[in-house]
Amino acid sequence: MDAFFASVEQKTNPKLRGKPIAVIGSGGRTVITTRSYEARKYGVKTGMNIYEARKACPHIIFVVGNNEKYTHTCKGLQKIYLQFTPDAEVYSIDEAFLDVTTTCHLFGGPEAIGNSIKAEIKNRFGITCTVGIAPNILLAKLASDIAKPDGLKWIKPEEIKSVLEDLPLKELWGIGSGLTGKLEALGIRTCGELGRASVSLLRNKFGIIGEHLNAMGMGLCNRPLYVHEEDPKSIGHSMTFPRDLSGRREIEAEILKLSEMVGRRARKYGFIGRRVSLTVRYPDFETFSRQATLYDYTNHTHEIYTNATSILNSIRLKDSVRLLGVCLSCLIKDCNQMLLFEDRRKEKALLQAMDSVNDKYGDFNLMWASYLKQLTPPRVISPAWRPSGVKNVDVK
DNA sequence: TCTGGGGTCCTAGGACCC
DNA sequence: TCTGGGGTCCTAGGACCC
Repeated sequence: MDAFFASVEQKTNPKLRGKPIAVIGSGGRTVITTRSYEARKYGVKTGMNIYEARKACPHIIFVVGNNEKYTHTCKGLQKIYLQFTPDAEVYSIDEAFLDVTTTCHLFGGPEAIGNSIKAEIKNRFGITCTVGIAPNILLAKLASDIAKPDGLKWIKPEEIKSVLEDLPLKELWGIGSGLTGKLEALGIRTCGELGRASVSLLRNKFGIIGEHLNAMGMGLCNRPLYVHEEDPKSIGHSMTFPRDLSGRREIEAEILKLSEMVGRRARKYGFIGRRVSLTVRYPDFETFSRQATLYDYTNHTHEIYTNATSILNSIRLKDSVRLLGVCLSCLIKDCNQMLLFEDRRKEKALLQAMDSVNDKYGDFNLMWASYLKQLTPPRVISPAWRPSGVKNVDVK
């Protein structure tokens, strides 16, 4: 999709059309998640805070995001993709990869499919998208980046070389600012140069990634599509608070809240994990995380909380804290091993009862008493949201 | 005036084991 | 007189993505 959240807002509110707008989260410490093409002209970028954005574009209109609108649209888009191929990977809330190798002859070829999808999305949702067609997803993604907005570009095999020859490295999916800087230090500035670079030099500098980089420079990519949802490797939540936290009790209450969000999601989708991490960010933006590996797998709020706070106790905290994060990793499917222990069976029954009450009456309706006086944090949608499974992070 | 939140993958060093 | 080689697991940090 082109400027997805912003386009949806402009579609539903005609007063916003043709104007520079930016979709933000609620709360003062939010950032720009999407900006309209009108705002991009002024140099407004994703990740800017509202002061920077207003400096770049004084008449910009800020719109607090409406998560339900975007997730609803995303689910509708998925249905459109599936009309053209069963092999569709919904990569993020506004992006998908479609393998039409075996179905494109049914619809008049890949370009015809691209145009049909564009027309149907415009018709049903009133927003535009850009389609990139190529032999692999690295190049398809590049094609769509080149053709944005509201475009369609097909990179055919014989065109790959000329498209890549003078292309700056950072335009490639997978090469960010860090790698760009290191490659430039080696005298490599374009994809063409990367494709001709010495593999042994790259392997020496970058390890396994080195060979991969060389292949990318030649436009090669063999990543398959993940049509079925993969099991997650970690489940985590973090929060920047409306104001910095300073009291120990306040901090622990927020860790309990995050532990409950993590545990609840793990329980909902049947995962248990044996590593708990705590992330801390101070007001000066110094950020670090510490982890602890457990003896047993768990998804119990209280065990996650206990481990996170014992990590907290091992840190000499500075005066105040801007952000806290709790993450459960080393995940496996829960096959009810935990029922072997009588006390854990009771705990599990308690959590199940709490979860079903909260399913019915809303999150945090039934909660530990120590958690009662917490701040209400702003919620910003993550663009990494997916329409199904455990990655369908609660966005209510 | 101040900088979100959800992830994955890779590396390097150290502890420990046989 | 001078200390191998194979492995796993754990932790912290940094790259990348949307």
